[in-house]
Amino acid sequence: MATPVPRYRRLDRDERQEQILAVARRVFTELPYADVSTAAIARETGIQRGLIHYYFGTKRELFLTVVRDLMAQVAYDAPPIGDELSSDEVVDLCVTLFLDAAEANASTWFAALDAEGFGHDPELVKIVTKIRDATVERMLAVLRLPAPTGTLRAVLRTYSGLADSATREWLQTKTLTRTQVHTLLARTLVALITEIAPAVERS
Amino acid sequence: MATPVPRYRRLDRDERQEQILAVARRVFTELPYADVSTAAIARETGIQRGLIHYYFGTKRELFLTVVRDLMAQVAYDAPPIGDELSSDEVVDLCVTLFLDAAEANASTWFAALDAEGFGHDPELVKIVTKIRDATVERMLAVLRLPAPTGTLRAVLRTYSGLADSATREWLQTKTLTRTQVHTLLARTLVALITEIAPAVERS
DNA sequence: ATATCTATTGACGTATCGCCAATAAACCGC
DNA sequence: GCGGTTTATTGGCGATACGTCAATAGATAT
Repeated sequence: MATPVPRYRRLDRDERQEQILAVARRVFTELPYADVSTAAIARETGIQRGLIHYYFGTKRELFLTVVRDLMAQVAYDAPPIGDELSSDEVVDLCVTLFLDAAEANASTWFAALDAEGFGHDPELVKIVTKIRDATVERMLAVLRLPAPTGTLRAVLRTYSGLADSATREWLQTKTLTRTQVHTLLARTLVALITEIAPAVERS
Repeated sequence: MATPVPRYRRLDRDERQEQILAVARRVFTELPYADVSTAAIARETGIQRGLIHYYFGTKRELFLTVVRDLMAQVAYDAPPIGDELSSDEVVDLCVTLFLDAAEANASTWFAALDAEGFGHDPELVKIVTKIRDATVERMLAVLRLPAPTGTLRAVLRTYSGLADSATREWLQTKTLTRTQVHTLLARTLVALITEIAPAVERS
């Protein structure tokens, strides 16, 4: 008797999940959420559509998992906190690390920010906010400010908005060079911390 | 013979279109794009779904029409260019007008920015970019700068990003007051124009 | 009244998502 | 090796939403 040919390979959870996630990561960064069908992901993975729901529940949860993973990776590429540096050097380092991270993960970062219903989906907002806060905290740690207040944190979060749009000018519309964006972000950060944030605090 | 009761009122194009747009404006600002069905819009307007496609083609085109209209309205609420003001006063005025506009049209503005596939949809990007550029041009006009370069324009566009996220901190997460946001935006704008933009220019 | 125009309906085809019962691949005890 | 158990995987069903189009019927002019 010939050994019956298996109709499909049976993998264990982790392996299959990672396989699906690999495809999803790529596809979700290439196309907007609505233009990605679970059928397409299944096809490219070489499985049936139902399996995606078996592992991830809904399409949206799959997407959120992708975003979470990518964000975690961004956070993982954490800057080594340099010691014995002048204040300006620290700021420069900060900006350099940020721009490196942005360049490396641009497509995914923008994919998350551009995701459908961004401001409406609490879960998505939570994820991005978490990363933003983590970035802010790291900046605070590096900058060694005496007593960071809630207001300062808020101001630095708005700085993230500036950084995002500056990154877009650099990587998407290409109207600014990396050097220019660096200058912009570094100088603005200094101005924010030394002068503007205190002024906001007093308002 | 009794006069036959009309099964529907027949309106002319403009009237019906405006009627549909009125409903769409409201619904699209309340829910994310994907959660709005043309069926719901039709129901609330009191018409059949097909009519929406008859007038606007697709759901996305309807949405774009809504965004375009709202953006045009924002541009229409243009600040009267105040004359004979000190530089600081002009900046203050600028920020005040911006915050007024933001407060009035916050939900719609965010609806556009949070729209599905923002960075992927060229048409949507075009609309928002157009408004941003218009805002920048108006700032330039008000500020009466000698020779605005492309770089300066790019820097001011990134400032729009800062303004957006600052507005979110004020209106959405409520971690900053209007006064604080005002201080933040005014001071940053001054710093950008007088110091940072020239430095970026030299980079 | 009758004819013409076009706003409006209503139904059809297609795509996609979420769910779930049936299936079968792999593993375990014997 | 062999039957039993586990659970990864399939495949199909139902619901919902969008886009299209021929048929219908208000309104207006002749």
